[in-house]
Amino acid sequence: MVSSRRQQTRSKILESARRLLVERGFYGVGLEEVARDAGVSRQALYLHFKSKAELLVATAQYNHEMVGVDEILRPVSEAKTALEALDAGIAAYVTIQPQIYDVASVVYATRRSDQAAEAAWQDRIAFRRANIRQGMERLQAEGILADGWPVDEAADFAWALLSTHTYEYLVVERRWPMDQFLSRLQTILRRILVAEPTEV
Amino acid sequence: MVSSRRQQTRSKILESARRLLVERGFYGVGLEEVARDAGVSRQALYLHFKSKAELLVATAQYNHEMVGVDEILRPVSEAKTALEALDAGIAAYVTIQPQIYDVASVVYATRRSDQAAEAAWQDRIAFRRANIRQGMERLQAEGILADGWPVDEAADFAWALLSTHTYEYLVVERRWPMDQFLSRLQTILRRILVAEPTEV
DNA sequence: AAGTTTGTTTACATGATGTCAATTAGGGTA
DNA sequence: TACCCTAATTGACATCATGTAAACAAACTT
Repeated sequence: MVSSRRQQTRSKILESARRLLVERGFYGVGLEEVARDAGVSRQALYLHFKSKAELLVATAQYNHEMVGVDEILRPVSEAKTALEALDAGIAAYVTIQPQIYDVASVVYATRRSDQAAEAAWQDRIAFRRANIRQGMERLQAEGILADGWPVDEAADFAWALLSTHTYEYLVVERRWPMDQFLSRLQTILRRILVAEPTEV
Repeated sequence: MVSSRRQQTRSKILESARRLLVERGFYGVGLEEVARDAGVSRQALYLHFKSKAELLVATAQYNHEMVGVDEILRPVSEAKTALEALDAGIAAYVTIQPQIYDVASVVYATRRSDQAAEAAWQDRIAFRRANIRQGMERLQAEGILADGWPVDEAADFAWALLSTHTYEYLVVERRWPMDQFLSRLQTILRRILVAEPTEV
């Protein structure tokens, strides 16, 4: 197997980085400590990552892969109706968020002072918004997008609501149980963005 | 006037700190530069603030005072009905947010790696939530809080929606005009948290 | 067994925060 | 004016983290 040793070291570093960065934030932990935790020398980090910021970005990427975001999103594209897709999308969001929140929030906090982190963050939110916009387009295609909501505005709002920070505020800070968080989001988004069924 | 010279220096420092911290973030600017910008020596900063983090927190406090948050909130407490108070509260949020966003987001980004920043942030969100909770209590007192929303949950949701990050996502990132931002928030919160007028 | 990749060790340059001591400048008061 | 106290400056220093470099050792490949 080509360069398996290298890959192993890389993974060890990423695991340690994830743990420590999450615990104490980007500026709360030094590379010395990450290296010690991973059982390698500090200089070995530079054989794998150009800088501390690159390590953070790689950590986020690694975490993303471990979580299997694409898998979790599959039910959304397989949904039969726009409404099912909306609910599935919200469910996927609620599933993913707890697993990526820690690392994502470190990337977010670092983005103002670091270009690589900013780029990674923009990638992530663009990806999320594209998915959500698809959902809104589908609502419109089936004629059940609420009146007065252009697709783009609807996507913006849903995207702002289904954000890392909504999760932070309600679940992390206010301790909402996950099932409550899920059902509230589903009813709220339906009520705002889905047209009332026409009276017969 | 007692210690007017000291106060002047302090203000100069805070002005420079605000500008530079906002431009480049907490870790993007050094005290050397803040001092140079303020026209004082780096050591003078330590005569006024215990550490760089304390300087940041003081800057946020200073900004808060300059904006006059209490003034802006007055119409809320003077509103005649719960519904008026809700709209006034949202309007106040929309007025305040652009003026504090820059500094607030730096405090937010710094909180993970700094205790003082974390405390300042917690103060701010607790203050905001207390205000919003009052609004929800008032809705309930007038019997128009939507069914299925306990006061605390309603406050949580409104508080998460009326956050620094909603402003960031929709206005800063997605470029919503302020009037659109305001009216959307008002209709959304009414639709979710205010009971439908009973049919006669 | 030889050669290449990967990682270690040691050292160093740089830049930032934070502390100290000695000295100077400003403003108010006798 | 002379004096005093506070505020600010100057220069030096300790510490710590990032990032670079070169020489050497270990581990895989072929």
